[in-house]
Amino acid sequence: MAADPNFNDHVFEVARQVPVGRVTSYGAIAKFLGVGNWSRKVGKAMGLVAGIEPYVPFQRVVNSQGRLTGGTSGIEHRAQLLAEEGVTVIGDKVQNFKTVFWDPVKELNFD
DNA sequence: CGGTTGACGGCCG
DNA sequence: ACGGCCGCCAACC
Repeated sequence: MAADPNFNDHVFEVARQVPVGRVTSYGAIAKFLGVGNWSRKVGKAMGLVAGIEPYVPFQRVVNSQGRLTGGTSGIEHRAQLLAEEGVTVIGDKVQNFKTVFWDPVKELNFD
């Protein structure tokens, strides 16, 4: 399956469904979209979120370790945004990740 | 809990 | 077409 132009949009849409004070992982989103091994592509997609609308809470999307990735750029920014939402982040890692983790596959339902 | 290793798949030069 | 590079993940130590 090659690069689906709609894939990014799906990623963004799922990211928007993440409740405040919660986070999800690249793999969880990829899995939800039915492409569990495209997790990297999800990460790439998040890199394009800057400036698009509606706003995509990319700060709520981390890796499976609850770690904010993307080099060192913007991590502090994301950490602060999460902190304001009630998610404690120390350094580049989400504290109590297991509790704040939000899995779209299990918790996201369609109206 | 943190650091490392192996593997999968797509992407860029 | 080819080789090297990832904003990953799971398993291991």
